[in-house]
Amino acid sequence: MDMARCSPVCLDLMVGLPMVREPSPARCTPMRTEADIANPACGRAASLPNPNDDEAKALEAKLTQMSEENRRLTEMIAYMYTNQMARHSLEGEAGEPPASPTSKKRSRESMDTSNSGDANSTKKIRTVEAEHVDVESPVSDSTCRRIKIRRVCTPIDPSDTSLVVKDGYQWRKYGQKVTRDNPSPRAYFRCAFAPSCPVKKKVQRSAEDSSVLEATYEGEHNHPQPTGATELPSCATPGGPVPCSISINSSGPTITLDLTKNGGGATQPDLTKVCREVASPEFQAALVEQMARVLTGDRNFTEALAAAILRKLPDY
DNA sequence: CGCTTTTGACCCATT
DNA sequence: AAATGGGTCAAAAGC
Repeated sequence: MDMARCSPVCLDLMVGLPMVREPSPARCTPMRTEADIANPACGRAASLPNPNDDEAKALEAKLTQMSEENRRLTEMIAYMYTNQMARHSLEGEAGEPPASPTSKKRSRESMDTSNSGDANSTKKIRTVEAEHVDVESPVSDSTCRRIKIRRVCTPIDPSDTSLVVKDGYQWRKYGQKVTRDNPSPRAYFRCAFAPSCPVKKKVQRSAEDSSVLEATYEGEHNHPQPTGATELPSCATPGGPVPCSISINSSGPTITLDLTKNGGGATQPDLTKVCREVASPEFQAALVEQMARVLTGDRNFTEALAAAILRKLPDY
């Protein structure tokens, strides 16, 4: 869980979790918990009898406060765990095999495929879907780098075996692999401008629907699209040809209108037309729908929402 | 002849 | 420590 590396919350979550701590008499030894390390005064108070009653009371109050906070966090974890189990059982009903011990990579992928359900539902209204996700990727223990990961689902002819997604850029294939959870092979592409451009993409047919190609883009191009590109924009809204994308990052949801693409034409974009389309009810409805889809698909958001609701509930 | 694709081997992270 | 699986490399083949 990358969040654990980037957020101080992980320290709090370790405080006195049941089942984690062994009820060992060795707890009296100088071995310290994370909470002790975060708050050295606690350790001192435990090892040295303090004649100052006020300080002892303050420490006791602090302990009570931390216990209370710990109880809330434990409840939150229990709630999240219950949600997770409910979600897994739902996936099981949908034909997924029961959850097996998987690697972190695989669990990340299964999170991705949870979004592909949305992709399938949106395919019914004949759209090409794009999702932007900024992933915090730990470079070292102390720093986090943001890598933009974007998933694009493209409806294709089921008889078409080529793993080619036309997105206007030039790609060089450098590998192909059959993965365990999908009978169709996964193709690996690098931007043709590599190594100066670090973007990579993986293309694979959807496991559920072979008429959908799932392309996962990692990183962002540091160069413009090659001129003369006549392919479709990577994301077209259901209501019209306005090329847009929605991304969510720390600064909030961002809607990007790519005015370098004008629906495949080679002339200058017609700004008036674009503005009219953006103001149209169809576009705005599609926008709201896409934002809702992105938000509900974002686990961090739903978990934060659940935690906020939980805090508002009276103790039970 | 040079560029792209294919594909088996290899590396590495995870369990 | 071994098994497993995803990602990448690089030689060979194709165009």
